[in-house]
Amino acid sequence: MIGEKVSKINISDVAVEAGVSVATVSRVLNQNGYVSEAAEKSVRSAIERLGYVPNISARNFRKQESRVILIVAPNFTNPYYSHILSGITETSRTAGYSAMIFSGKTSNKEDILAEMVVGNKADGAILLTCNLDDTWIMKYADKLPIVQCSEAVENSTIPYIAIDNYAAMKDSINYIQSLGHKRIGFITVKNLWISTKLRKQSYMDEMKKIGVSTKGLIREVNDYSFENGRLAAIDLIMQAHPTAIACSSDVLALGAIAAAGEMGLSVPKDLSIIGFDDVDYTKMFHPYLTTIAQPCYELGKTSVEELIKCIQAKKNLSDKIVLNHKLKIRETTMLLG
Amino acid sequence: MIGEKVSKINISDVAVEAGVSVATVSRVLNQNGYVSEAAEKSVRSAIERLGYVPNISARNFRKQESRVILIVAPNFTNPYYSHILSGITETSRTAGYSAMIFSGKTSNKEDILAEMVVGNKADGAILLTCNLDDTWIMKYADKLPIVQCSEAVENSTIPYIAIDNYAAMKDSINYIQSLGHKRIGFITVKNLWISTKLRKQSYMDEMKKIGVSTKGLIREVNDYSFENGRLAAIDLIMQAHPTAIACSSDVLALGAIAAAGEMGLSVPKDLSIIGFDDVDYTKMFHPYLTTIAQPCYELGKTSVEELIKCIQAKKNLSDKIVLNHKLKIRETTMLLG
DNA sequence: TTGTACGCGTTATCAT
DNA sequence: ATGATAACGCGTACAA
Repeated sequence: MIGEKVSKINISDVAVEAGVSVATVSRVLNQNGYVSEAAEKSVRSAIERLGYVPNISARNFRKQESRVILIVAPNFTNPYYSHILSGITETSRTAGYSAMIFSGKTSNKEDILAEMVVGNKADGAILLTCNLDDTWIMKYADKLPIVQCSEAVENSTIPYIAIDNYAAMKDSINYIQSLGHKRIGFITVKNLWISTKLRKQSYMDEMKKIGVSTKGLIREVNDYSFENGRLAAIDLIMQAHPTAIACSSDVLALGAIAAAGEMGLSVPKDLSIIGFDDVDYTKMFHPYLTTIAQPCYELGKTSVEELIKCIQAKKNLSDKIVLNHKLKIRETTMLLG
Repeated sequence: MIGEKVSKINISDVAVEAGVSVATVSRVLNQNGYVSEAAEKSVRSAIERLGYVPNISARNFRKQESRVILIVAPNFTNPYYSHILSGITETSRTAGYSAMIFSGKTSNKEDILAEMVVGNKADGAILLTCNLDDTWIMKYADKLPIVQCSEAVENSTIPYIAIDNYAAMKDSINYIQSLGHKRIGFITVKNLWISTKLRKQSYMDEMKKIGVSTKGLIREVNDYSFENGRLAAIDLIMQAHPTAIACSSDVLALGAIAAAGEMGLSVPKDLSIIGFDDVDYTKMFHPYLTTIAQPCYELGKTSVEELIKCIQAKKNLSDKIVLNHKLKIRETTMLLG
């Protein structure tokens, strides 16, 4: 039987063994308050001899904290999220926190937050997705430290860690334009994320600058899937004959590459394609994808650091932290002509 | 300030409001013991009015449990693990457990388990990797419910959820052989996992059955990376001129496909390739990969179910659960000739 | 069927 | 510098 009465030793056992009071043991444990060198030595030795380990459950209960960070994302199978998750888990562990993850439909997000707040189950939360109009999140901003990673609610005062999506897409489009392309198609997703909105706006602004109408050059699909990228590209190529296609995600770009192949177009000779994110599979087959790299691991790491700051300050700092993106020129783009 | 004295209501507030004792409220909450219909109604109404939510921290402390499941894996960026993780998190949430994840080097695994056991931080653990000789795990088997998912320690009594790796690779090799191939190369990884061992053994046994020596046909690389698959395939093709290559992972197979392309070989016309796992990117570009599919989500789901059984039984059940694999015939394999 | 009272292990507030 | 002791919120013997 697991969990049989193992007569676990507690702080008072240690106190007796060390010949001091529980208060002194606690002070040694928490390194606060005054305690003589002799007493400390005696306590440490008693702890060692007895193999005492503090009961975290009791401590958390007493201190009204959990040392747990909640992570909410739609899923973790998407490599973009899973890399952020790596940054989060490793950083939080180093800082003495455990990472608790929740994935699932947006509809559940509010329930989960509520559960955390009232149940004292997490000391803070990192939100990996939210729609521009998820203003309900603000309701929790003064109840629980929250950090938004990658996405944010419009006009929110909640801290936000992300790249500059507008500037990143500008770099993408400018690069393509520098290659001589003018008829540049754009494949993006129909959702309410701020990143999506900024990327599209950036594309449109840069096209306007070179005086090319985007009419008929934009395709908005329902989700970030390979198949949707493929179908959108087929349609786009047939209708608009672009010489280049910029995508707001790598997976969409991979779909576009497949589409081009099926239609007898060679990438990049007949069609240049550029992605966004730089997830693992951009270099898993030729042509390697030209794309904009996001610092996923750092995004996760920074989010945790910011969240812990908020937890310690007992308030949301409403910092906006922007990390650097990077254009990765590889094999799917080339000079026009 | 977050966490300001919000004067959270507790069980005794409810008791007062309902005009009963805390014991009665507790009995209603936990649905045990006798309680009159009138009292129950009164309590529920009071709970509703006050918006009372039990303090999980206090409850866990009192009951010496955590309602947390620990998940240990080398990483979660690998899609194979991330899909298992999905199954785990969704299932555990449904069952009222939170999933806490730890990734990192094998060297830390023992520390983490120890921490969980003594600190009462998790009610059970799911181990996603372990080496054949990680017998130290057995030390914890009678201290904490543990389930091994995908991999297992040799001769262990700890429950184990996985596919039949031997039979799965047998299906892979037999299928390739049925296509007329005899010089079948094999790319695998140098590690101490039971899955690796079984897959290799299966390959060798099936080759022996058709009387073909495997000498020079096997390559063992250091890790499951695309680049290692690519390099191994280049070497294998140059040295041994196989007509088909079986890989013990999809990523290795993708590397092999890239290698073939670089060497002017067309897949599957000049070389058939088969993978293992069926992760997301097997269908992200042509030729789509023929492979053996593992039921990742189910693997995670079943692991949680088994673990909860163990937790409730307060002992490790030492069940061995085998889930079904499936051969997925796609575009990287064809009749020899 | 219900209520009283104690204990879970810790931290923190007071005296001393 | 140290010790006694009161919380923290809940579950549950035990008594009624």
